[in-house]
Amino acid sequence: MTRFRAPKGTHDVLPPESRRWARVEAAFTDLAARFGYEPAITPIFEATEVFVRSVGEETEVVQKQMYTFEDKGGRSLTLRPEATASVVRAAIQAGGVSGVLKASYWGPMFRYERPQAGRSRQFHQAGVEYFGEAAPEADVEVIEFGYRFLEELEVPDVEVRLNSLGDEEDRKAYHAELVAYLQERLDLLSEEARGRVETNPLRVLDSKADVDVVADAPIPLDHLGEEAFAHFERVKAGLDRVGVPYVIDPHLVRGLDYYNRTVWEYVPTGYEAAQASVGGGGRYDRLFELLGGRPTPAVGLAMGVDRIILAMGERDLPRVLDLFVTYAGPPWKDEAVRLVSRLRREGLRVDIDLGDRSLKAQFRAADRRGARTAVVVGDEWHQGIVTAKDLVEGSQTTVPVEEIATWVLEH
RNA sequence: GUGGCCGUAGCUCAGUCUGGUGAGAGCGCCGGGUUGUGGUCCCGGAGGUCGCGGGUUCGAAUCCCGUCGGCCACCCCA
Repeated sequence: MTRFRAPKGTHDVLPPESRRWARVEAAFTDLAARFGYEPAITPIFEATEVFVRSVGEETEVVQKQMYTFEDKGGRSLTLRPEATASVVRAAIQAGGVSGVLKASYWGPMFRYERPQAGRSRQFHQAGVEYFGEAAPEADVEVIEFGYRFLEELEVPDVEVRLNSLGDEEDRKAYHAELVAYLQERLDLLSEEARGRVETNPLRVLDSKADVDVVADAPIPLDHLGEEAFAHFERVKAGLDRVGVPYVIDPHLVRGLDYYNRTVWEYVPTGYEAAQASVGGGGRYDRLFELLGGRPTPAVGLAMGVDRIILAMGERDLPRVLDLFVTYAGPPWKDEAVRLVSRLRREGLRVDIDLGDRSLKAQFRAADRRGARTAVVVGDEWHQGIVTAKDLVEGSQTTVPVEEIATWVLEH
């Protein structure tokens, strides 16, 4: 085997496979701009405390999945397991949010765990954060954003699962009731769930091993305060209004402690895998305070890029070149290179095989490199024309040299 | 962190149980058929420390021990 490999739980993405990633990133960047989100660029590591305080001391992420290290100044730093904490920290550091701030991000996240399908130690998330808006329509907008993103990428059979956790005051009463329910049935619970009854009882709700016990457990939805209830009603109505279908999942709680009220996930139902969820989000009105900022309402989501690409399946790779220029033998190479340079300056995506290979080999390369069309620079050049071929249709014609760009754009 | 499966050509794998005839197939790659044409077809070619270390044996891809790595599931999450 090769001497050096990518570290456990990390993956390389090389051309042409990376075309899938480029497509997802382009779709995200475009959609975020259309929704009014602008990029936020934050460090890939933070003071460990930022994540402990925001994500939650008792969460799996903080308990066992953090890439924590000490730098040469003795500071405890952690590679970000998610980006929301960083963006909130950055907003607070910049003086807090006055009015509204809508930010998007794209980049690698890190969690130390045993890798498997759809789970890596380094994975990529694309997300948006909507700061400073308490209106339920903001939740609706963010949920719709994720839904349209998956729609645009044609991820099949996506289900939006929706729930509300209520506000902090609602949760106190609810917690007591839930803990009481669980403690009566301690012997029926799995070992993991048993441990969580004291530390993080909400997490028991989505435990796969305890579906039977949990089926009749009290749920947050039945304990919403007046305001949280009204908020949730308006979120649902808003989703109906913009045409985003959803199902209520009363056991959906999500793994990060900072959420309140609305939480949701995107799950491709046709895709058989344990790590099915391709994205999720929620409202986190308390997070700014948790990190020492002024109270600021906020809602956001994170989409898992790696999982989206998995769920998209083995569809044909997109074509990425407008034109491939071939030349009929070395005497025509200089003319062909000059043509390529000109067309690139005119804005076309153009490439060429520089190895003096046979035309057959050049056309093979054109196809493999993802070109839509090809032209041959050869004897016809003397008449001011080139042979032009549509590689998708297979049709061929001749085109005056000065009209190549026009012809390419028509195909 | 717990459990299961697996490391042989760039990729997917056969061969391992029952050790021994010159390490194979498909796909991919390169070339030719078509000295100016891809994606289909036909022909040819290149490419391998059988993960690594040790042991058993006249002889190890094959048996034993160790080690590293990959995949999958649990937990949890993107």
